[in-house]
Amino acid sequence: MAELNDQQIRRREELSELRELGVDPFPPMYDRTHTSEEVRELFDEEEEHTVRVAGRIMSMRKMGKATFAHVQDAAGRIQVYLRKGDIEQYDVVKLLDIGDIIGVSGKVFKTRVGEISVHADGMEVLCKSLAPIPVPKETKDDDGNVVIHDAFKDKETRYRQRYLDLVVNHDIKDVFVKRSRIISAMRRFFDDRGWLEVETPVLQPMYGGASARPFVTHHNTLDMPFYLRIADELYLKRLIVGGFEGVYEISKNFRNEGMDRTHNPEYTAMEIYVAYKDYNWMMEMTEQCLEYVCSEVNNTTEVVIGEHTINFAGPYKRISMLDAIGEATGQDISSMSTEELATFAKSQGVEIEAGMNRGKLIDELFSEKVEDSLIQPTFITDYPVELSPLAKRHRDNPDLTERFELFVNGAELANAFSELNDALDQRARLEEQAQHRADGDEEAMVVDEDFLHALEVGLPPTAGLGIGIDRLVMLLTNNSSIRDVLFFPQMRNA
RNA sequence: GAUUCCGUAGCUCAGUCGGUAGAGCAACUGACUUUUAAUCAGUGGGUCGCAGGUUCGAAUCCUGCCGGAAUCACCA
Repeated sequence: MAELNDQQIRRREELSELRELGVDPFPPMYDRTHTSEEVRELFDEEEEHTVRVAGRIMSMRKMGKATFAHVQDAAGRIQVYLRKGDIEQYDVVKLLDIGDIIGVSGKVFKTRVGEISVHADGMEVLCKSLAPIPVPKETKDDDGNVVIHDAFKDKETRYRQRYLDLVVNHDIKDVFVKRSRIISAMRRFFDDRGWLEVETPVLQPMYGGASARPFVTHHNTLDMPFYLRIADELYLKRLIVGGFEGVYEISKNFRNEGMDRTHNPEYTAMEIYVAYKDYNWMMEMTEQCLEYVCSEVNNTTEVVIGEHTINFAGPYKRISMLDAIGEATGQDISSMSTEELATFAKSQGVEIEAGMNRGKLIDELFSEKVEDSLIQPTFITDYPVELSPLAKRHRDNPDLTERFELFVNGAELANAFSELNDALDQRARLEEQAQHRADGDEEAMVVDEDFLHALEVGLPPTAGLGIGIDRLVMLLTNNSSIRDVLFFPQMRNA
C-alpha cells in the first residue's frame, strides 16, 4: 500500500478515538425509516415527524457546539442538525469527517432559510471513512441553477475509481439507472411476446458467430483451450434447432481488438432468434422494440444527440446497400465487375488493397460514402454474400443476403438476417472463411462441425437480430464514449 | 498504430524569460448552539508521472518511457 497522507493518518487516529469513546465504527446494521426524499415529502408545518435517516456525509459545517451536515443516500441529500445537549456524545460528532457514513434519528424541521432538515436526537457512526474523497461544493446562481465548484472531473480517476465518481458526481448514476431500465424494458418487450431468455456458454471450445479475434484461456483439468465468446449466435441457433421457437440472450461478448470511444474489449449485445420469421418481419419487430424501449425510459421517442434530434418511432427508412451507395455516388454499381468496382471505389477515395473481393469493396464504399450520413434510424438491407457468411441468400439474388443493419447517428446499432439454414451452403461458406483464415485473416470464422451438424438436423426458417446494448445506451443517454455507459471500462494498468 | 494535448498538495488549478513551489477547497489548532461554497485567526502538507540529458541552476528546455484524453486509422 502506498504511504499514507496526513488525512489518512488522521482518520486512523480518529478510528482509535472513536473506539476509546466506546463507539463501534463499523456496526452491523442501522434501522433506517426514511430516505432523504421521503423526509422532504413528510415535512409538515402542523405535525411533527420523527425519522431515522442514513447516508454518507458530503458536506459539514461545524460551529463549536453545533454541526450541520448534508447526508447523501441513494435518493439524494438531506441536511441534519447535530447540537450539543441533544446528542448523547457530542465528542463523537467532533470526530466526523466528510465521507463517513452515519445514521441520524430526530425530528423533521425547516431551518430559518427554509431547508427541510433533521434535528438530531441521536447519531450513530455506521462506517468510518479512512480515505478522503473529493469535496466539490454546490451553490445556486441567481437563476437557481446548481453551480458546482471544484468538480471532481479527472476522467482517468473517475473511470478507475468509479465508486468515487458515483459518490461525488451523483448525477452520473442516472446514466446507469437508465442503462438498467433500457435492458429491463427490452427484456419485458421480448418476454411479453413469449420468447425465452436463455444462457449459453461464455467459455467456448470454438468461437464463432462473428468475425473478430478472441481472448483465449486454458482449462487445467481438461487441458484444453477455451475462448471467451465473441458472439452467442451459433449456440442460440442450436436452441432453435432443438425446438425453441423464440430465444434471446443478453450477452457479454469479448473481442480482442482495438479500443476507442465506441469499442470496449468486453461489451454487451442482445441477440434474439425467432423461428418461421424472416428479416422483413425482423425489421418491424426492431422498430417496435426500439420505439418501446425509448419511450419507456425517456417518455418520448425522440432523443437529442449533439445537433441532431433522432426519432425512434417507426417505421424507419429502408434502403438496400447498393441503392444507398447509388444515391450517395450517383452511380449504379450493381452490374460492375470486381475490377470496375475497384477502380470506381478508388475514385471515391477508398484505399484499395490487393485481394479485396467484391463484397469488401462494396463495404468500403458504403463506409466511405454512406455511413456517416445515416442519422435517423435507417435499415440498410441486402448485403453481399461475401460479407455475411451466416445469412441466407436473398430470395431474388443469390449474390446478396437477406440481411440488414440498423444505423443511427452514423453508427451501426443492430445487425440481423434471415438465418442461413441450408447446411451445405453453410459448410461451403465456412470453408471459404477457413481459407481466408489460412491466408492470414485472423478474424475469419472457423468451421464449427457441431454447428454444421445441428443445421443438418434442421433449422426452421428463422430470423435473428443482434443489438449493441452499449451503443443503444449511449444514444439514449446522449453519451459519446462507451466508457461513460460502462461502470468499469477496461483500462491499462496504471 | 498515427497525430495533438495533458500529468504540479487528498480535489480543482496557477506557476511569466530556466533562478529551487503557490491559491481555493479538504486536513490540523483555537473561537463560534439555525449553518449552508458558514465565518474568523493560526498551522502543517509536494520524488512537480518516471528515467536520462543540456545547464552554475530544470516544474519550466531536449530525448526516451509510463499513464490519460481527443481526433484519425483499424474493426462487416
